[in-house]
Amino acid sequence: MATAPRTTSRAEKGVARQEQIRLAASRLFVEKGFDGASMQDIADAVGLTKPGLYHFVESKEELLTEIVDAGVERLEREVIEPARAIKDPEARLAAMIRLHVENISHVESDVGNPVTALVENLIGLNDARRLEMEGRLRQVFEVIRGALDELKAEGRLADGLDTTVSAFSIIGMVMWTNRWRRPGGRLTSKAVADSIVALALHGVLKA
Amino acid sequence: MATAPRTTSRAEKGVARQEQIRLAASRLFVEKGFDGASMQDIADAVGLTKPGLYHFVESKEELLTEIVDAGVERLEREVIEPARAIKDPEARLAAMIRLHVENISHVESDVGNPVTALVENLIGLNDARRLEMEGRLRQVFEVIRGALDELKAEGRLADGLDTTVSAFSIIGMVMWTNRWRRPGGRLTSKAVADSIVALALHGVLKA
DNA sequence: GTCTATAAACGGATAGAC
DNA sequence: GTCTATCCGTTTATAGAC
Repeated sequence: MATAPRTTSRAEKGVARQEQIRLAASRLFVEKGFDGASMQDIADAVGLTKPGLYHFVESKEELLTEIVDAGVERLEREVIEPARAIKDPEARLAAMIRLHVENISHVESDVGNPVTALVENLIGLNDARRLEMEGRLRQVFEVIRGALDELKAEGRLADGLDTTVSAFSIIGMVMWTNRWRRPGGRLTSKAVADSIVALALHGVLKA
Repeated sequence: MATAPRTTSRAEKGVARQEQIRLAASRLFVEKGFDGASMQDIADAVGLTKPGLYHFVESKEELLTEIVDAGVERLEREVIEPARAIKDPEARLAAMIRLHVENISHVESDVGNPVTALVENLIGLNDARRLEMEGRLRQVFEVIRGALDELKAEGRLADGLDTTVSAFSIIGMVMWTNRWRRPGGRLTSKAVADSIVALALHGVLKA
């Protein structure tokens, strides 16, 4: 219905500004905590006054909700759904790890991927929203443990492993990359993904 | 120099109260974030008024510092030093994982081990103190990567692994237990430690 | 869209009585 | 050792001008 804009429309400028605000806010929320970062901090970071900022965001909590929701949506679209589509459990597990590491690494900043950090730590959301996000995030665990259970049923799982513990451990390896990997270092996201896939698959598969 | 008290001394009662305050505060800091938890919240949790609480703690930041410092000290004493004393790199790595998981599990609450959660996320500390804690925490990484490097030099490391990535991955598996394991569930801390040791050692050692 | 000014509530912290 | 009362800075958020 909408006609294609010839140049940067008001709506597009608004959307770009929204993105700029969300990025700055997510970094500050990670650096200082949700309550430690003020709307004034965010306004300063994007060159607005506080009332100017309120022209673009409804409230602080709504701003956080939008950031987290977009992060979980991306995770579902770019990681969970593509991995789920793979039939072989070993290949599905490998893809899940690789896509997840690469999704985390796709924003390169001095605080890792700030959206991932917020998704991992849902302080600031109200109870209903936090529960909803936790439910959606649980899909990651279910895909991984599902793959491990299939491998076990086929007799391909190494001895002495609990599939629940192993699934959480794999998630831990992947999520922890956001704590230590920084852009410009020796290790590219691909190198990290390669090494984690090697460790995890060698660890869970029968020799 | 002090004479042994015959019964609960004022000083001992004060110490017990200090412990009660630190436990309540650490839980609240984890649940709501450092800035999200107010001194009023903490006072309510221990049955004091706000000025009553200030009789026992110097400031909010000092309270957090004491909690984190005690947590890192315990980690050094119960995990890092005992593991370091083991000569064989494979046994050292196994001990490091087992002791670390058990150290995390030694407080069983609805937020995992709150001290570990704070140590993992140093928001609220000033820059100097955060840097000091990060330096002390780095010992965990160094012990683990050191063991992996020794294994590699002896030709016992599996192919395709980077020792830095593997060391961080092992830390991630261990730290993540604090996010998912809860008391009263199917898995004891020993069962979790067993499964992680099995996965990690099978993963990093040449078949 | 962006500002100045300000409301209304809450935060950490302290004074001083008992 | 614990209280009532209070200080003062900061916070989220809004009113209303341009």
